[in-house]
Amino acid sequence: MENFRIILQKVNLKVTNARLGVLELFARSQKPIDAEEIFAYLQKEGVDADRATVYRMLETFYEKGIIDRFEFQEGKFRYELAGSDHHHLICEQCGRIEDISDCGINVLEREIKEKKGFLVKRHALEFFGVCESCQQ
Amino acid sequence: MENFRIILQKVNLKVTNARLGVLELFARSQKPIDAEEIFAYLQKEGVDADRATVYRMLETFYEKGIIDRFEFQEGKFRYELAGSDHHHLICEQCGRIEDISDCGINVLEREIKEKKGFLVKRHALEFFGVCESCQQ
DNA sequence: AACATATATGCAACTGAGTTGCAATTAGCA
DNA sequence: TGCTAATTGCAACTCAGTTGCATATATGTT
Ligand SMILES: [Mn+2]
Ligand SMILES: [Mn+2]
Ligand SMILES: [Zn+2]
Ligand SMILES: [Zn+2]
Repeated sequence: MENFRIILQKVNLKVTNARLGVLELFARSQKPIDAEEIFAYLQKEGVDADRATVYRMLETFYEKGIIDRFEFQEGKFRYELAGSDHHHLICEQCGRIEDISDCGINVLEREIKEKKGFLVKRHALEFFGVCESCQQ
Repeated sequence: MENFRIILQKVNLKVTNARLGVLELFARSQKPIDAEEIFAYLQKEGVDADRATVYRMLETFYEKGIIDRFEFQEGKFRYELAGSDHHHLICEQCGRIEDISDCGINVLEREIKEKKGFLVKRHALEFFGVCESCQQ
C-alpha cells in the first residue's frame, strides 16, 4: 500500500501525513465519505489535521482527479477514490449505499450532442429507494 | 392562473400571500430556482416574507409533492414546479440550464430491482458540460 | 359576524458545511 | 545545509438552512 506516495507524486502534490492518511481511509472505504468522517478518522489516527486542511485536501484531490464527488441530497458532498463511471443505490430507510455500473448513459450523451448540441463532460446519477433487506 | 389557490387547498395548505407569490414565481420560471431567488422576488413584489418562511414553504411544498428538488453541485438546492420526470443540461461556462426528457431510466430501474432487489423510488440525473453557443 | 384554533409567520439565535487571509511550518530540491 | 514554494493551523467568516418561541392569521364552526 505504498503507492499512495506515487499517486501524490504523479500529480505534483507533496507527500504529507495528512494526505497519506486520507488516501488510506479512501482505500479502505467502500462507500463515499464526507469531510467530517475524514476529519474524525485523522484525529483517531493521531494525525490531527485541521478541518480547513481536510477541505483543502478534498478540493485539491478532486481538481487533480484523484477522487470523485457525489451529492446524495444531504446538503454536503461525499467523495470516493476516482474509478470507473458508476452510481449508487441509496436506501432511504437504513442509509446503505450500493454501487451500480453500466448506466448506459454514453448512448444518451451522444443523442444529447446530436439533438441539442450540448457537449456532456460528466453526469451525476443516483437512485433513491429501499434496499432489499429493508423491504421485508 | 387562479388555480394556485386550488393547488394549495388540494393538499390542505392555507392560502397566504407568500405562498401565492412563490407559486407565481415557480409558474413563470422555466428553470430551477433557489431559496434566495424566491426571497428576493417576494421582496420585490412587496410580499416581504422572512427567509425562514421561504425555507419552510419550500420544505412543505416538497413534502406535499408540489415542487421537485434538484442538486447541481452548488452546495444548495434548486426547485421547480413538479412535473414529468425530466433532467437538466447544465452549462459550466455560462450557467444555462436546459431541460431534457426521455432518460429511459425506468428500464434500468426494473433491472436494478431484478438484479439487486433494490426498489427505486426516484432518481437524480443531471448532465454537466458545455452548451452549443459556448462551444464556438 | 364573531369565535376558536390549528396553522403559518417573524424574529433572532443557532447549526453545519465550507471558505479565506495570514502567519508559521515543512517537503522537496539544490 | 539552506532555499523556497507548497502546505498547514488558526481564527474569523460566509452561506445555506434550521429551530424555539411568541405573535398573527386563515379557515371552519357557531
Ligand atoms: Mn461508489
Ligand atoms: Mn427542469
Ligand atoms: Zn436499507
Ligand atoms: Zn453555455
